Amino acid sequence: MASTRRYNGMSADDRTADRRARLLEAGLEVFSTAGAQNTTMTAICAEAKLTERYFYQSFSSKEDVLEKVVESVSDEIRAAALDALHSPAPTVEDQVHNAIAAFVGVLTDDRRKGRVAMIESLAVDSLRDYRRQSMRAFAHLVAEQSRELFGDQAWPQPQSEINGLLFIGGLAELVIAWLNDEIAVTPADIVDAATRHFVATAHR
Amino acid sequence: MASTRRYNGMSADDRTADRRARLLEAGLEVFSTAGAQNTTMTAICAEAKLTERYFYQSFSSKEDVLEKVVESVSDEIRAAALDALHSPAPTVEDQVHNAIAAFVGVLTDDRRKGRVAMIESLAVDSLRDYRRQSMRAFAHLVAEQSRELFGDQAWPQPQSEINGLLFIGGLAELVIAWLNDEIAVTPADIVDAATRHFVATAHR
DNA sequence: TCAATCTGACAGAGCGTCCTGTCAGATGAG
DNA sequence: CTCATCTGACAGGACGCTCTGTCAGATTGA
Repeated sequence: MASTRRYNGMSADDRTADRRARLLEAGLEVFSTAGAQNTTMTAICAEAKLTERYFYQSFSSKEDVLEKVVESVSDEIRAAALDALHSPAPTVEDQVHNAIAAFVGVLTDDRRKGRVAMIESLAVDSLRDYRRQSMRAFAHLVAEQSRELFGDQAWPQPQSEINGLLFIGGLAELVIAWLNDEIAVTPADIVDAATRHFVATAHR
Repeated sequence: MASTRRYNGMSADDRTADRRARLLEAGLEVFSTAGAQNTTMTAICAEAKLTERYFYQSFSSKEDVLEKVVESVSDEIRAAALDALHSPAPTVEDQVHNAIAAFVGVLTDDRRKGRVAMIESLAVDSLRDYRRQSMRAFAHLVAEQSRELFGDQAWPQPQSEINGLLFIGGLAELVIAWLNDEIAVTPADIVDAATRHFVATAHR
C-alpha cells in the first residue's frame, strides 16, 4: 500500500521525483564529461550520490536514462528553434537567423547539452536513431522554410530534402568542432555563416 | 629462434601476414555489421576463424585493429579524392565534381567502408580524433580549392574554414543518411547537390 | 618414418559491470 | 517515546569480455 509519510518535507512521490531529477542531472554530467564509453550505471549513481537501488526505481537501464537525457535536450532545442521561427522579425531572413541562433544557443550556452546531443549520442546504439530522427526533422523544417521563403525559385523535392540535410549536417559539424575547441570562431560566427549558406543554397 | 619452416606453402612471415589480413578484413566486417558496441575481440576472431592467440600476434587490442581498419579506409578516400583533384578535367568545376564523386564513391561502393569511416568510428573514443582530424583535413582542402577557384571573390579566413566544415559536415550527413537507407536518392544525386553547394557558397 | 614445430580448440583465472538482497541506523506519525 | 517505514551502505552472485596456458592433432623437414 502506498504510504503518504513525509520525509524532509517531501511526499513519497516528491522524493522519487527528486531522485529521478538528480539521476537525470547526473546522467547529463557524466555522459558529457566522462564520455559514453565510461558512462556506467555505477558512475551515474555515484555522481547523483544515490545507490543502485534508487536507480531502478526510476529507470530500467543505463540506456534508458541516457535516452531521457538526450530527449530532454532535443526537446529544448526544437522548442527554442520553433519559438524563434514563429516569432515576428523584420524580415523572413531575420527569422531564419533567429531560429538558427536559438538552435546553436542551446548547444553552446551549456556545452554539456551540446556534447550530449551532438557527440556522445552517436556512440550509443539506442540513441543514434533518435538523433538521426531529430536531424531529419530539422532538415525537413529547413526544406519547408526555404520553399516558403523562395516560392517558385526554391528547389523541389528531392533536392530540397538533400539541401536540408546538407545544411543541418554542416551546422552540426561546425558546432561539434566548436565544442571540441578545434576552431577559433564564436557561436555568432557559426550562426552568420549558416544563415548565409541557407540563403545561398535554398534557391536556384 | 626464428624458424623458416613452410606451412601450406607459406613462410612464417607469410602466415603471420595472412592472419593479420584476415583479422583486418574480419574487423571491417564485424565493425560495420554488428556495430561498434558489439565488436569484441572474440567476435573479430570468430569472424576471421582464428583464435585469440593469433590476435595478439598482430594487434595489441580491439581498439588497435579498429584503428587500422579506419585508417586504411580513410587513406583510400584521401588518395581517391586527391587523385581526382590532380587529374585533368574540362573545367575546374568538373575537377571538383570528380573529387567529390571519388570521395563519395569509396564510401558507397562498399557500404561497409562507408559505415566504418562515417558512422561506427564515432562510437569509439580512440577513433574519434582520427575521424575529426580527417574531416578537418578535407575541410581545409575544400577551403584551399575554393580560394584557387574564385581568387579574390573567395571568402578569406576564417570564413573559408567555416565554409569548408559546413560543406564536409553536410556531405558526411548526406552519405550517412544514404547508408542508413533513410533518403531516396542516388550517390550521383548526392555528388551533384554537393557540387552545387560548393559552387554556391565558396565565393561572395 | 620420426621428430620438431605449428595450429586450433578449449579451460579457466582475472576483471568490471549489472543487479538483488540484507541490515543497521535515520526519520517521522501517532 | 515507540514503532513502522524509509534510507544508504555494502556484500555477493551472475554475466560477459579479456588474456594466458595447456594439449592433442596436423604439417613438414630430415
